Amino acid sequence: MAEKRQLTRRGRQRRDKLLAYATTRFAENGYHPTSVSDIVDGVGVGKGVFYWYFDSKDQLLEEILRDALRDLRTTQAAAIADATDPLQRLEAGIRASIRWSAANTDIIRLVNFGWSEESFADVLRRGRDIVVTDTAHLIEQAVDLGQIMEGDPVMMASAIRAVIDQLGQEYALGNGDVDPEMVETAVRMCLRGLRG
Amino acid sequence: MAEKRQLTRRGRQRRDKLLAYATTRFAENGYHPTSVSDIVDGVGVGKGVFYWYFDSKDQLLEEILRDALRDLRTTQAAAIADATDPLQRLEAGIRASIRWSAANTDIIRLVNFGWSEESFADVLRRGRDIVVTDTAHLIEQAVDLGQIMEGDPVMMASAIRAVIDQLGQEYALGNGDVDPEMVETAVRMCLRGLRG
DNA sequence: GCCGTAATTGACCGGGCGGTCAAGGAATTC
DNA sequence: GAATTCCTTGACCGCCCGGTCAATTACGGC
Repeated sequence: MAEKRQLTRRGRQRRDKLLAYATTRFAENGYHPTSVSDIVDGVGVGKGVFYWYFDSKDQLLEEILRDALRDLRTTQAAAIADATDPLQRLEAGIRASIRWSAANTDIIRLVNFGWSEESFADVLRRGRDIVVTDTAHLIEQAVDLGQIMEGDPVMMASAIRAVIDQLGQEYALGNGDVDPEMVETAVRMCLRGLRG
Repeated sequence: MAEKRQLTRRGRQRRDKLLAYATTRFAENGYHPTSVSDIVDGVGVGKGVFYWYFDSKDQLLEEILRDALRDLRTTQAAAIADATDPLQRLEAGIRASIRWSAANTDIIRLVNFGWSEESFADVLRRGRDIVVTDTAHLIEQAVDLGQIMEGDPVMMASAIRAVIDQLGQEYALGNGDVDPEMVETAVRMCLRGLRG
């Protein structure tokens, strides 16, 4: 198993390079149409290298998805750290998520694909629930302070996720670029939706 | 080429059966993991039958997607035929689209997959633009009557599409079933968004 | 009942896929 | 400089996939 390998710095770099290249290829070309040979050729290494770092092609995609979740949550955490007021933290988190989506359209396309096969969909369901729970906790704090109306925090968080998701689709699948005004509209929709 | 074939009634039934079975299999199991052999075995016919009715596996999926668009538009057209008031027609169309989404979660999953490969994404982009244009025309009529605020009709139509799409995702990808109240919220969001 | 065409069969094919592995080269450690 | 561990190579494997086709059968019109 490639899991418990003790990697050197050089090893970690190779691994990251494979991860990064695979992400863009999968996003541009599709997961199945992109072969493991395509990936190792693109990075300029032998095929064995791939299986030194990863157990299988499937495991690679699962790892890409899990890494992306970690990256998103890290970004969110950093963005809300400055503020102390729950409502401000909520807005900062929303804006950070939108920025992250704009910068990671590759991932968004991979996520869309992932929902089409059960093994990946499992990973995505879990990830989605985690992100929603994060948001729901912020909402609860705001409710405790009377800043927003009472209601199911998970449902509210789901709605916020839906708005951000749709903006992400616009970034990833839209024809041209996205009107910045749209971001403001989305943020407003999220925050207004919480008040009533 | 299977395109110009003169089909008997029996032929059309077979074709429809293949189309229907492939749709559910693709949705459940994924497009690539489902082989042509899986499909013909499932329907209980020889492999040659498949290539009598379709040029290729890819063409089959493209046809499924195009048929789905046609079906959606037919449903919408039927739903708005009753009303004459543009705003009422708009609402009827939205509700019909939502109902259609709830009844066609298989298609929604296939659409998600389709965006991940360029050849299918082309078909989807075109379909999306058509649906948005349909809606934009309705909006224009409502604007002319002063029923809703001025603004880019295409942008407004895109927003409506986004709301409906997100509800569709909920139907197709959600864990449990969808709170009917969510439908009302979605409809309200669409119509309110048009007023200001 | 005959004939033309629609429909069906399933063995077969070439190729590309994910994945393996024996062998060998680089670092690192002592 | 020997030993150990990390890393790399690329030919190779078996499988199964999408797609073909010559032969055969069912159907409809007359």
